[in-house]
Amino acid sequence: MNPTIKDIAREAGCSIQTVSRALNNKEEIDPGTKKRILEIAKRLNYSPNILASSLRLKKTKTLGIVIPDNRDPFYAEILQGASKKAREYGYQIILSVLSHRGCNVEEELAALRTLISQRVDGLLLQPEQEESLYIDALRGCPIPYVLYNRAPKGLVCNYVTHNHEQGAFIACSHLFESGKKEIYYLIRKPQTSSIKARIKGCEKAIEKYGLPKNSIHIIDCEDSVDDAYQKTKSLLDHYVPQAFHTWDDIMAIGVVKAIIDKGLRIPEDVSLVGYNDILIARYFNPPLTTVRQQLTFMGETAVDILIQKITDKTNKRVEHVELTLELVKRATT
Amino acid sequence: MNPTIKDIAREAGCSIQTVSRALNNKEEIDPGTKKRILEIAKRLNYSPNILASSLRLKKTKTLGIVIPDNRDPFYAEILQGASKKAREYGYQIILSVLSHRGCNVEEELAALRTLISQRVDGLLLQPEQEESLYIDALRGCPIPYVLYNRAPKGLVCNYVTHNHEQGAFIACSHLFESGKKEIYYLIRKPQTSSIKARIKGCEKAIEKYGLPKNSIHIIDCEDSVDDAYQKTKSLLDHYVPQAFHTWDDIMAIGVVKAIIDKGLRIPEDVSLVGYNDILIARYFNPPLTTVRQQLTFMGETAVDILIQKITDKTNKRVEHVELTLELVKRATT
DNA sequence: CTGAAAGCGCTAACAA
DNA sequence: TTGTTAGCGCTTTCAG
Repeated sequence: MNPTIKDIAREAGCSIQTVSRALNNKEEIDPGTKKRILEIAKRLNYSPNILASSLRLKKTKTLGIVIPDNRDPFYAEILQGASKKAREYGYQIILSVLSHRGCNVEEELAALRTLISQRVDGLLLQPEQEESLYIDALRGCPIPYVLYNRAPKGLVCNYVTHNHEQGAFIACSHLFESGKKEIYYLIRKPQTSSIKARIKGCEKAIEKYGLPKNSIHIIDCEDSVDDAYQKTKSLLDHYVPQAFHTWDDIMAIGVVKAIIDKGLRIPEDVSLVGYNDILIARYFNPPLTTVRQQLTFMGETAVDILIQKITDKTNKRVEHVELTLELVKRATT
Repeated sequence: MNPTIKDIAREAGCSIQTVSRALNNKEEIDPGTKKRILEIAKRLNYSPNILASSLRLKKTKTLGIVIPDNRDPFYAEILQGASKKAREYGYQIILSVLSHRGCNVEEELAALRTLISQRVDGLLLQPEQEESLYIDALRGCPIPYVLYNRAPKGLVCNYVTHNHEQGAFIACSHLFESGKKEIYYLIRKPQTSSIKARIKGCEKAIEKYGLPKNSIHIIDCEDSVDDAYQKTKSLLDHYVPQAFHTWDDIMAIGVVKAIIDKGLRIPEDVSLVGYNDILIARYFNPPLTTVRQQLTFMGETAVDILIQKITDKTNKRVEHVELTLELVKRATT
């Protein structure tokens, strides 16, 4: 069994309190006894039981984060940023990976409840379900939390996002500016606020360039390279559009493959704008023109805000950070 | 403040023990009181304090996992598999992301110590440092652990790996069989056991095909797409080899870009075999010929073994699982 | 500078 | 079926 401060105390012939003081670098202790105690602790291979101290201290130095899928570079990069930052602050990460994108509310609520039961000091979340059941749970959430990527309407809370409307707007504008008259946009049917915002951005671009309403065709597509590939392939079988835009770079990669398989050239025959600028986007062949989101930085920023909320409970101000977007022009347009 | 079972007990006019029984679905309780208690718990928005029960039960239903980099799809996929499996078993994941590949021993030891202090029930590790200091720590590790991807020599423990020697062997053999006489192999200088094993596999292939010792040229390269790109670029400036092989697919992507930038064709001018078969390998352009490792499955298997060790403490047998590899021939050879 | 006592929230063992 | 007691390992008063 793991030794406890009690064991050390017995060994050192002092009280557990003295041991606690030595272990925690408190001032009020004789340097000699402190040294002796630390030596004993080392010899016994003592490992402090954080559970016990957390219970007592009512804080765990732990952050909970929920993501839907770590195989998607989008979330993997966010998690990377969050973990690094957490470590800098001396916090541990408890990770909850959902079964899939847009999973059912029950699963998401369960993940939230478990994290709260673990008494994490703060939460990093992106609501998969923006319906009231989950949002209500958030309203009653007893610990600080920061939302990343999306901000559901009607929930006053801290969040760090990119402007999805603007992102889709600059993507479409870029295509329209280079003379394209139509865009096929691979995206899931509007459910989340972020998807709706993107669609709105498209509409604004249409308006700005004075094009007909149906210049952008939505193709309902899952967030996966496979589905993007299949959907594009089917489309190309009977029609070759001037340009594609996709929800993310992963889907863009599927689109590229379908285009190339068809023997078409990019961007000569078809143009394409992706989204996110994931790490491989610039190394892809052809290098992807895409809208850059600051993914790792989003994770870092979310943790910054969260730690601030945790350490300064008095500050009730709500933090909204909107990170900047930019179009990165490469070889697919 | 969060309500406790004491609060519920007061409200329900019973003892905390009865509350505990109701909350934990114990048999010995009157259905009526149980129902009443659960209603009160719900009304008070009660959330059980897992810290307290963990302290008492001496188990946390928590697994610690250490990875060097979540932006690398290799680790991201392993983590995905591990998280999913952990959730199936009802375990939470505490994640520790190191500052970088092959980080210093102190940092790695610190991550280990913290996880042990958190009293995780088990650990999933891949030793970055295979030197004695860290290995010694593992020897004295008071909780079950499973190593993934690498198995340091001289440490008797559970692990799940692929056969690196065989992997490099089949990659090189494939290239030699298709008539290549030389391979430029981008890989870090031999440090870890896995790197050494790969090199050995190369040598065996050389032997098998009766080629000169220097048929494989090692190019010292970091595990990054950037460095692979730079190193290949420099090489191509004065020499175009017949074939490349890389430590992983990420590096292969860098190599492809350098080759294409140079105006060379794959595989007509240069062949290439990657390693891992990460998700985008098949969608890359050209689709990568690569050695498939079962990454997600490796994470899942590691958790399977770990849970088994945790639940059946009597079983002292050491588990070694070696997952199967296969060459996936696509368009770069 | 050091020690004794109380208690964080929970569950197991025993008693009623 | 329910309640009482003890204790998991630690830190925070409060005394000495």
